[in-house]
Amino acid sequence: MDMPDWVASVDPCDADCPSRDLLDLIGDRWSLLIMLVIGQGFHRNGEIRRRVGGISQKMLTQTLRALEANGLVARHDFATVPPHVEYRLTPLGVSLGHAVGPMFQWIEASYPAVLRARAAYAARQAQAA
Amino acid sequence: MDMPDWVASVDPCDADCPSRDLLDLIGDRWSLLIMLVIGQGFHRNGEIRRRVGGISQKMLTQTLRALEANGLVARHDFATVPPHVEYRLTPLGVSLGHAVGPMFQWIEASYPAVLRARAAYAARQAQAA
DNA sequence: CTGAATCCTAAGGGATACTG
DNA sequence: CAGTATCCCTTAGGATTCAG
Repeated sequence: MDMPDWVASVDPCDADCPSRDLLDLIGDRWSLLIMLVIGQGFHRNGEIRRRVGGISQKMLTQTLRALEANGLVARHDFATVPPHVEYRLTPLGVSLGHAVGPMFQWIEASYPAVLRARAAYAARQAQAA
Repeated sequence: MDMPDWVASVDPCDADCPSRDLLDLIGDRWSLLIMLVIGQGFHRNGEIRRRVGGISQKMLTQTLRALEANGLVARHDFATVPPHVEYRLTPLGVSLGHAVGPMFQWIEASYPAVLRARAAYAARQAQAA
């Protein structure tokens, strides 16, 4: 079926495979969206929260901490009052941004096909019933 | 920070954005791993379950159904007894495989850097305490 | 062999209120 | 403004059992 070469190098048998580890990090509901928004130029807590519709303050802080702990985002606390904190992508974070580009392009390009597949599947289910 | 172009086209404000929808689908713990294993040439329920370490039968079936419903995997039931069912990637699924290739390459290439960042973060935390 | 059904717990994650 | 802490409910998801 003409699969890409990279499939050979990943071993999902191994629960400690880097794929599992990092997929758990960036494959959650918020991480990539937050990195995206930071990459779009929104660097402050409130800005990010308003840009990422529906996220709670709790999840925002929690996810930012995880991204920071993994070296994808850098936190700059200006130690002023009132508080001023800025988040920036690290070079590592930017490199991830580039790596997931094709995936986002696929999403945009393939969304209609997915919707069609869903409709077809639903129709098949209805017919079977 | 030299972000890729695609960041401009995604709007996380919108909870109905295709990114949210499809990230929920492929951004879970199992979907990509299962597609990967199928792409590696393991097509049957039992094969896949053994290759994807730690997955339960329930999650395997559930995830395969979701992938099928979204047109990424095709299910072929040979209607024999004992049952023989094969899962294959659809062309759409293969195209997704190519789209996530760079991400997997990034994971492999950047894992050491992430581990270093984690250690540095932990050290900083310890010092602060 | 494939996989549906049930049960049950552990984690995800929202709402709210409070602090520096 | 940024962030913590608490409460509480919902979901994810594993273990197990049953069926075709």
